Amino acid sequence: MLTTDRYVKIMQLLEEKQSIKIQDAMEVTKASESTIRRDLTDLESQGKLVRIHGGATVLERKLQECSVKEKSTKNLQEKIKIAQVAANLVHEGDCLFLDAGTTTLQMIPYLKEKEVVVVTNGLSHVEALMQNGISTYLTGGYMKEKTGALVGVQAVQSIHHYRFDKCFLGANGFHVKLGYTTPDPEEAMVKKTAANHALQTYVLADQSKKSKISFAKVLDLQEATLITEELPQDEIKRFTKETSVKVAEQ
Amino acid sequence: MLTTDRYVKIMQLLEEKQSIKIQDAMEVTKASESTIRRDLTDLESQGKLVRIHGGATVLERKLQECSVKEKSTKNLQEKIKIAQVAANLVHEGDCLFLDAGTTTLQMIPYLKEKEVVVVTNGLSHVEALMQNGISTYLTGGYMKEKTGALVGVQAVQSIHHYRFDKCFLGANGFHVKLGYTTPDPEEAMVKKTAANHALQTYVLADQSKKSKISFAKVLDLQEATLITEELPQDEIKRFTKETSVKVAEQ
DNA sequence: TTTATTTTGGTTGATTTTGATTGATTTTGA
DNA sequence: TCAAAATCAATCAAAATCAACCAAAATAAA
Repeated sequence: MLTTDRYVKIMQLLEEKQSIKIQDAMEVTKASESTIRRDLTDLESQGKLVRIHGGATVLERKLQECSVKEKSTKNLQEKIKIAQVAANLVHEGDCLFLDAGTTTLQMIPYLKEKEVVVVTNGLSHVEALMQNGISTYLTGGYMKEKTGALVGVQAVQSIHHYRFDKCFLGANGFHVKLGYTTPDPEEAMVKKTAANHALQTYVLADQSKKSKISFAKVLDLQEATLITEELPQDEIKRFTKETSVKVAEQ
Repeated sequence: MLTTDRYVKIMQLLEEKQSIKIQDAMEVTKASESTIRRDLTDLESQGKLVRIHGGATVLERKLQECSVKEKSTKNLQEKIKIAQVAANLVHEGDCLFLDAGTTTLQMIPYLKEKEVVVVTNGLSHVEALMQNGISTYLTGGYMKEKTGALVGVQAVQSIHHYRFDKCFLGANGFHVKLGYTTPDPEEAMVKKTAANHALQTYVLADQSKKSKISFAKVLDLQEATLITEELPQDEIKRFTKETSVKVAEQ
């Protein structure tokens, strides 16, 4: 069977069932597991579907389903630890910027008692903030469905109207030489703008993100503090040549 | 079963029953207790539900929304009719402003096929728009918890960056002499600004709002079209002296 | 035809997910 | 209050799935 015919069959099946297992695709196409695996990877890189463990799903499958799935489960405990450390830096009455992303999201329960004002570009953050009775402003902008983040010129523009005591950013990766990285240039712009309007900037990243780069936009943050889990002592030293590091205790 | 399929089933069950026990989710998904436990933890970290001892419940905000929903069921049918009429005015490729509020919210399902771009200041609108795969921009601003609307100078400011083909507003009341009214001055500012940036403005209001004023801020909309249900012919005549009226057929 | 190149399917060990079990914690009911 | 029952987080081994590799088959180029 022609490769493209397989693609068509897979996409038809996916459209019908919303999510498919590798086995389903094997039956329909009579191809081997390896081939289906490759096909799904290809189709994902074309932006036609999203790979998940065991198969694939359509891109926009209601809000119920979560595109942030894998990211959030694996390192949740680390994220929470880091978020606690970050939240402890917040003072009564501070005006904060909270970047969209799962790590900063974990900070919110710990901000409940602090009477802060929060500006965010994360959709799920708004809901969590309101649940905790926190005074909330939203940046404007284009709604990125996949991450639930507001981005674009409108988001950047709207941040210009604020000044923050502290700015908390999530990073997709951090690297001794390159600094912080994030895959989406639009989100990078928002992060950078927020950092520029804050007295102090913190970057939250768990160990899994160390030295991970892939197709990343480098975030040029001069005076940000990295908050992460325990790092080998020598690595901390190397990293702190350029920026300061806060370590979340185990 | 695929992880995401389990997530969907759990969320469906939860939406239906508002709160579920681990056992319920086990039956529906045929998965083990451990797996369900992990799923609930994941879904909570994504802000999709709240874990409680023994199971999970829907978010507090959703509960509130539901009670709001029940409140509004009284006029829901009217709202839907009006929303359909309004949605029919929308053309392929239009750029729309959708005001926060339950009536404009009902328009969204009918916009699905039209390839429009929507700007809104309503939080619940965003979710509905994304569910329907509609390209969405959010105004910035302060998040009013009670109504889920973005308001304030930031909201007004951000609207200045857009131009709309059509602007759809909800009104709290309309009156032959006074025109449209709305109780919150901040929301009124947003409405008025949006109208000023639109080629055509429509006000959606069901009969229950006729001549209702209370402590209302008058909305000075010169060239807006009122969309409402059937009105006595003479009232329409009087009303149309100053503005045009579209009547939703029974 | 023969020779490259691509595609395929099977195999490998690594990783992730799962379900069962543990002892700790919380809730229940007396 | 206490103790039994239920639920919990943490851990572990088995099962499922994964990416990476390689050789055979299919295709394209010479």
